[in-house]
Amino acid sequence: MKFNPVNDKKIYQQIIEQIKKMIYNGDLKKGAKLPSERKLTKELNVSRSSLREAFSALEMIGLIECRPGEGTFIKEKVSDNFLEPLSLLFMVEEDVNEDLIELRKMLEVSGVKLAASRATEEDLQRIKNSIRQMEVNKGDVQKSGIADRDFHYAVAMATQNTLVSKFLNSISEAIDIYFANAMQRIVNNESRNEEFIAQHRHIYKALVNRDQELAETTMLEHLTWSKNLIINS
Amino acid sequence: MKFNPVNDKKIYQQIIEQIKKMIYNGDLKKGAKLPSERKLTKELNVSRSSLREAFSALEMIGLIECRPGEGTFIKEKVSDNFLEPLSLLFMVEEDVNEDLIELRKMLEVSGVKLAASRATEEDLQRIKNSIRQMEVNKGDVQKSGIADRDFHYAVAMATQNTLVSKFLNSISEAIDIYFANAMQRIVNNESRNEEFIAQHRHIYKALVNRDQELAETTMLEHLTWSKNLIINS
DNA sequence: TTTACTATACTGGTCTGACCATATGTCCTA
DNA sequence: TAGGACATATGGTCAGACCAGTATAGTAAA
Repeated sequence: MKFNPVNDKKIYQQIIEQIKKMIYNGDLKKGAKLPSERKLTKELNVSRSSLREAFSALEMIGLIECRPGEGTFIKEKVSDNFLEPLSLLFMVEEDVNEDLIELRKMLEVSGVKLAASRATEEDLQRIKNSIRQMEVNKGDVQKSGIADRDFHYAVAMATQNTLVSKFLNSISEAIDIYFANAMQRIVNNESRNEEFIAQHRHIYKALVNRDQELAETTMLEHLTWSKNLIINS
Repeated sequence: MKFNPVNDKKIYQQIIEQIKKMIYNGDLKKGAKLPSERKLTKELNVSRSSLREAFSALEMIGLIECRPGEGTFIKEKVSDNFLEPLSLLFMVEEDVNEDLIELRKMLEVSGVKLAASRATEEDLQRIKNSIRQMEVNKGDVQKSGIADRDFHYAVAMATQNTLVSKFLNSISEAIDIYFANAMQRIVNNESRNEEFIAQHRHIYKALVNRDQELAETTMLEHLTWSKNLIINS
């Protein structure tokens, strides 16, 4: 006897499957306009509610864009924060912390090598500015945090790989959320704060000199140092 | 005169914001049961449709789980394919291809170093088996593809970092989808197929010997070789 | 008292039909 | 021809209904 698998998926998931296939087949390309909701409900033989559940899910992950009065479109450009939903997951996942830090280290250490070979003058300027902000705002948790984020953001951009920088940024964001207290411990201790800034300077110098090896080791040192501060808190 | 920013966000997005905050504040932990939809609609003063749009989006990214007759829960374990929605994005994004390959290279090269130091006997066995499958199925595109995927999957697992392996797998999946033809070009040429298998053997040998440096270089060679095959197609 | 069953309330899944605000296109007028 | 008024189409939101399951409390049987 042979049973056919029962299709127990929710309707909105089935709709997503179909849209997926259409994208895969090339029927839906970037910027394409989808049929109106009312038309689609007839074609798919589903209610508008179910269709809208599918659309809201697809909009959340940044695949489509629903514009009132106009229609629904496949997004022209994937938004910068397309990984933002993931940070939600990191927030509930408690045991993932060390894994998260390790993942960041892997990406950022190899990322900084790319940055060393590809960074533009503009990138370097932005990195330099972020370090300046750290120096000016010694002791200020808030502003030091922002400066640090700027630094790593700029380095990520300097890889000239938008995908890498997006991944990296959303990972960093998740880490920042989780370990907001780490920055406190850095900034509240003067010598620690000095060391913190010095490490960023070293990385910057390596980038300016296009020294991939040095960039790698200095970044590795920095992240290892940071990790210890985070973990032992 | 001062204007307050108009809250133009869609209701389902506002609901997600609220749930986000509750998670951030620790009010919602893993496995927690959310209030029933009917209760929440009253508390949030929204319609059930809007609430369900929010829920379907959250379910899509794997944050919650809606079980008919029971209720809605924060997922206990983040599912293995929590990055699957991302592959959708990769599919529409055409210029991302090279970036994607580079990202994979970064992650997998540093990943294989971890694997070299952490792989269990079981991991090594699985890797060995996948290579055996490549040898047995020379010329078979389908099965060779599966074996290759198994190999890289097993290496990713061997990092003992679930987050890294999940990221890696979803990236590999996206690449496989995009470059299905690459495997064809490898398998259809006998000497290329031999080379392909030999590279995997080298990586395996490095892993068995716990040689991180060698694992890194062999993996780098393998991925660079593969990339050239993909790009020049 | 314990077990087994049943009725009931409750849950998420789905559908229908309505109304709104906005965007677009049309046609008529000045 | 330019401008304005109107009709139409779109997504956003809501209310209410029904269904198929699950959970639970209450009852009957052991």
